[in-house]
Amino acid sequence: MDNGRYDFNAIEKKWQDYWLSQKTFKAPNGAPTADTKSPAKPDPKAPLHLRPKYYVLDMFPYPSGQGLHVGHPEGYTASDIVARYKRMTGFNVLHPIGWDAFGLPAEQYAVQTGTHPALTTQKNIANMRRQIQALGFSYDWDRQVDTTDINYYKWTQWIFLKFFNSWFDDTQQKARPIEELPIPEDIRNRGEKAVRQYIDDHRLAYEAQAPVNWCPALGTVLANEEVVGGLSERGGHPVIRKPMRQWMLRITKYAERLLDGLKDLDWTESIKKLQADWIGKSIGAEVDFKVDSRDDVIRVFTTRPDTLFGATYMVLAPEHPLVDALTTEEYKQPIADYKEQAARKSDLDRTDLAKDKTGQFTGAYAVNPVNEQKIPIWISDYVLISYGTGAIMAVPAHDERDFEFAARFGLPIIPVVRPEDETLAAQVESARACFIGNGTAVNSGPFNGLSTPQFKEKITAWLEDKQLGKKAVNYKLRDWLFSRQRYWGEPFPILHVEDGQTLALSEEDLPLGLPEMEDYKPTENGRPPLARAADWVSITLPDGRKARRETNTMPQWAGSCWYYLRYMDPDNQSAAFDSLVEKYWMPVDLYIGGAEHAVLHLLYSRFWHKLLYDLGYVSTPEPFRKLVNQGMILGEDNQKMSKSRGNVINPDQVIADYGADSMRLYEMFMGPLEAAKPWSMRGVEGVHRFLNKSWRMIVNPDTGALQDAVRDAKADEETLRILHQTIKKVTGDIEHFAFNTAISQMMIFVNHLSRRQVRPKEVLETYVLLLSPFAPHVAEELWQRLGHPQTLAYEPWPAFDPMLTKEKEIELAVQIGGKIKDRILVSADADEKEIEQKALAAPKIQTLLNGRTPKKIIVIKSRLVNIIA
RNA sequence: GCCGGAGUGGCGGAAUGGCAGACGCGAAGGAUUCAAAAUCCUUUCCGGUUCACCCCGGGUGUGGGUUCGACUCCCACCUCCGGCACCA
Repeated sequence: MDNGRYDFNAIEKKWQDYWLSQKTFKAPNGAPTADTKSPAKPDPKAPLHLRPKYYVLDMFPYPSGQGLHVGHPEGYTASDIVARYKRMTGFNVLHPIGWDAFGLPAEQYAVQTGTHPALTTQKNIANMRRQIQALGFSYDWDRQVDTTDINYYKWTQWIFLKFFNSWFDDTQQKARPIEELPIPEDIRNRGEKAVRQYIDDHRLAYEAQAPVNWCPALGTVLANEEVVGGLSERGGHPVIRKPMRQWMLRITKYAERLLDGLKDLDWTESIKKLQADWIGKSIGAEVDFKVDSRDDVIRVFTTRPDTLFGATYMVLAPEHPLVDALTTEEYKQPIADYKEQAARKSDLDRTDLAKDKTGQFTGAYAVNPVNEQKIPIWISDYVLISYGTGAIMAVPAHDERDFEFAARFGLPIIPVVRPEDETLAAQVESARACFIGNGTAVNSGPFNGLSTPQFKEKITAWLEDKQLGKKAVNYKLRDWLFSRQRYWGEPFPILHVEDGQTLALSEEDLPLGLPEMEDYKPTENGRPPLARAADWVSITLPDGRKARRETNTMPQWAGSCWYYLRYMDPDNQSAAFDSLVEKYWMPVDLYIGGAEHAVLHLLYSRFWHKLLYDLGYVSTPEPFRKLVNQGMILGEDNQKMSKSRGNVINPDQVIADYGADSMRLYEMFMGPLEAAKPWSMRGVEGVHRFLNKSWRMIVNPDTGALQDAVRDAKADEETLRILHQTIKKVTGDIEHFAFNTAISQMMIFVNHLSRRQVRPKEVLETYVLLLSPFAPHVAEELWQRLGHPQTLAYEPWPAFDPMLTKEKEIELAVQIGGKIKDRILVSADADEKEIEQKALAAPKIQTLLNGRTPKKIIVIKSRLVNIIA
């Protein structure tokens, strides 16, 4: 910085060093008092720990070898602007960052090279931290968390133990410690083993032998959420169904609360809907169908009990437990063949809608409870064992899938709902069309004539009365498959004792660290890599029994489910976080991240949070009050950035060429935060020119001293007005995340003041404060050159005077019949009468009206006048 | 197929019932310069008349509607992007 030009590289280095060494953004923990939880008025002069809190959270990144891409700084800049703004308005701001550092790439690299994943991970973290620090975000670096740090995952394991040692009380709708689980008398009478089994069956973390999504290419199982169209979300490899012993988390118990909790969240409706659809609540009835000439009963779930009279056959999932018992001798072989075929099918095959429906008759019949009709029982893979009861009543006239199936196998179609539309009604009547909407009941005995909703209510009551069925609710949400066959993840604090008992480590035994390994591949017989660590796996208990450690590890989601809690108290050795500290900081006031986590991470986090809430560890029922999703940044060719397209923008290069402030400012100026938008290097140059102009407005580029125009002078009226308009606009736009228009307004301000030969120092200082959340480095430097030795990070945010934002005289458009014909100048406080008279007196209006009297005159103050002739 | 979101100059976008195109990019012309870069000034939705000032008409994916007035609200359709996909 030898001369006065805008030397962004030197300025940015200087202030980044200053912020780090001064710990400018260190946020002290406060106490949860009335003042800090619901402040009457934040005080920008109060000591930080006595101020009201504001928690701004970024979705922490996976430290990949590729480093940062331009998408990261978008969300991070937006949250940083809010964090800096909130600090200046008097809040104690918690703004942390960390590393979601377990994950497959480091492990795959380890398999290939033998390098320990921890080494790769730490190297990548160091690089990404350098990149993130080069952008000047106001993180409190003393609060960094790293999910692979044993001091962190100790507590991830601790939370897992909470799941393991809890059950869900359906009547109270909350989790409770497993010790409080009531054991039924008959179970207790059957002995200790039965009791143990009963307890294990109620834990919120449990083991199950279940068909899972196995991905041979990745060598691991995947959660339902990680399988997209039968392919793995990561890499797009085929996924097959395979029965395996796996750890599950009982998220389904929380379905209702996860759905209900969405109501009060300040999230976009589209994200809430995505989660609600994923939870997939449907209300209907369970109905029992007796099997003809047998004692068995098949229970089905239906959302349309009003169509019971139209049920002409039943379908069971091939895996349904009654299938073998029901099947008549004659059909044993074809049923066995069909089951075999269905079991072999991959998810991709099973969900392929294009294919024809398949199925097989069992030879057995059921009795329709409403009319005693005998209907055939089939099996088909279009009925899923994992939803509802694994069996359906088929109503081909009013369900498209049943209609298709009936058509293919020549099963009868009986219409029982008559649609409003006559043409459609005729088609439904003659079984040529399927109608799934609401209508009027027909062919339904005593219920004929009822509307669909009325019928539903009546028949449900009728079924309950006759004890043939009852109202029921089902969810699409499935339990969360929580184990992976990998090395680089949190080990489960679980022991399998030789006598078959599953034992959890006690809290005092945590953390359970990962063993050192030489070979990170799965074993030859397909067991997880940890099975190779013989010394680690085998253990003798104090009572002499031998046991084996669980060799699966937790999925990557585990660490990210609760990291926002650890930030509050990252160095706590005796607890995951202190309870008072939690009460001070929670909930997260603003959470910014990509929409790709709409279902997975956000649903899992909410689930964990609710468990911790039930057990009394956290004080809020929901973790994230407001959620904002940044849009994707596309390449200059308007395509998704990818190496193969060669359109990837490297943030390091942009920072080197234009500076971090320009990078930040450009990413905010591109367009609305939530929108997808293409990169433009010309655009970066544009905002860079603006920063340069801001610099030259204040600093003489030849001497480095302040410009001669910078004086201790009173601002003229116009300058004052534009300044106050700018304060108003920038403040409001930050509150509404409209950063692009805030920047436009600052450009208007600079365009105005740069032309002035007198630039009052006070006005410039206010401007620098407004600019500072967006371009903090140059703002700090200008602030210093304007004579302030301290950082501006805690300066009070400028206030505007509404009176000063108003123009004295306004130009109004005068329309005739909605078309602009002339303009008039009126004073800002002119009343309607006055405006009307002025408008009518305007010369062109006079000519056009030509003496006619207007029918109506509409005056919109400060906007326009519309004359209806 | 179903559910979201979006369609505005050459480009990114602004305006959520009241003067369409703020701000930026690009382009054109001019000033400065020996020259260039940088900077500054002017013009820049389309068409017509014509740029000396003007003036006239059209215009926000398409077609209809509501309204004194529609980019904005309603109906139908088209296109693009994202999500879900046999959940009974």
